[in-house]
Amino acid sequence: MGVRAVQKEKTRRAIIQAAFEQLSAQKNYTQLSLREVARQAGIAPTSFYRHFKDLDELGLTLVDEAGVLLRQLMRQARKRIASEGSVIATSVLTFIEFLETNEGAFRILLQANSGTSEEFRAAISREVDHFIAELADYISKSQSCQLEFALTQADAMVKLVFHAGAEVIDMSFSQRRAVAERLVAQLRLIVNGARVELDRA
Amino acid sequence: MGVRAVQKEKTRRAIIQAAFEQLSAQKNYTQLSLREVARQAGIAPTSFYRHFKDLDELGLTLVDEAGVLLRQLMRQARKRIASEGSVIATSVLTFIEFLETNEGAFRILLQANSGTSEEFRAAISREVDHFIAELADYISKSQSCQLEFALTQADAMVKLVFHAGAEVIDMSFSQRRAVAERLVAQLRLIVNGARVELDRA
DNA sequence: TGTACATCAGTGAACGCGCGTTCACTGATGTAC
DNA sequence: TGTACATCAGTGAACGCGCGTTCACTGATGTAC
Repeated sequence: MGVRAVQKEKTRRAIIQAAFEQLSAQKNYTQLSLREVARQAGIAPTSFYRHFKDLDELGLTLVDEAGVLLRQLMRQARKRIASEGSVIATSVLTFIEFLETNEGAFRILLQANSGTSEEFRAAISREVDHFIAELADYISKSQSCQLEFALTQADAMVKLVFHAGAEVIDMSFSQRRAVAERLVAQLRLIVNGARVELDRA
Repeated sequence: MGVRAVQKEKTRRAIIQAAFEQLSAQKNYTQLSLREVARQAGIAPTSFYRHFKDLDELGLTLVDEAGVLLRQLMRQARKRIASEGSVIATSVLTFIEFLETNEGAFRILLQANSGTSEEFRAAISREVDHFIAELADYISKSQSCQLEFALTQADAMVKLVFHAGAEVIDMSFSQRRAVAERLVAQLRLIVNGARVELDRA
């Protein structure tokens, strides 16, 4: 890659990072401004167009990036579960660590479900559904149950985890423990509930 | 109430209704514009200030109204459960009906958790937490379990219900059945999971 | 290697637009006597 | 009841602001010979 291409990629990353950094409890994806993102990325507003057609294209890129991170999260959790054992506690812990290092990525998956285009919402659903499907696959194998039943569980678990994540992300470190413990208890309810139904059959 | 007061109240309702109507999958609370709301309410932009200090004050009013509707929902569900029996199926059905007649109210509780002020998010939490607390109270009585354990269940159930509501609200009538059925299955998991833990003790 | 030309990331000026907000005003409604 | 004055919901003009977007331009980098 020539000097020019390297520099261009660097600027592109600066834009993406600036956008992620702008996201917070006070500002959601739909409130992002091209000019503010450019300012934070250290470029002129007009330079933005050398990298993205418009803000929506940047948004879709952010969703893609968040999806990649989510898949990394899944891989990491699997690895840790294999070595540490306790599935639920390990997963929750891994997820909370993910939140801390990928705040912006998580926020875009959480926040941008409304006030956006059909295409945008579809992109988010795709990433989240993919995540759910992976978890369902794992569950159906470990419980040797039907995929449909595993999907019901996975969907509930992911939604509870994400929701807890949304609460945790704006809390101080000390407040997080309570939410994490409640989440663990809730996931156990689902696992136990599933076991009951499987035992019956 | 004199003619003037009646007319003022009428205009105030028109503003609130206009705001609720503006909310959709494409537009969230943070994207509301004073001028657009005024336009839809059929008043001049400047008249808005005769009723609300600013958009945030309108927003807090919307949250309050949504809370009132939520409490009505709870009362209605209790009544129907008493007469029809099946707790989960009846609750889900009642909730879906609520969505249809109070779309805007539900949207503001769902959408406005990010990109808003601390005060605003606190107001939403208050309404949702109140709803969860009522459900927990009901659960702790019917299971005669500890309130803490009931809260864990209620929190999980409300979050799954709200999340399903968020999916359902933008779906066609025919697509809704699948989500409703999955939600019922998920709520059963939780109820069964709770029973297991209570039986153990 | 040096030279001439092409490419293209980044830019500053300029645009029109919808926004929130202020202000002084209108005229119907309310109130006091 | 009628009269004189006060109140106040609703208004239109005007403002400054940040926005997204266009355009022609610059100058470093890349390419062909």
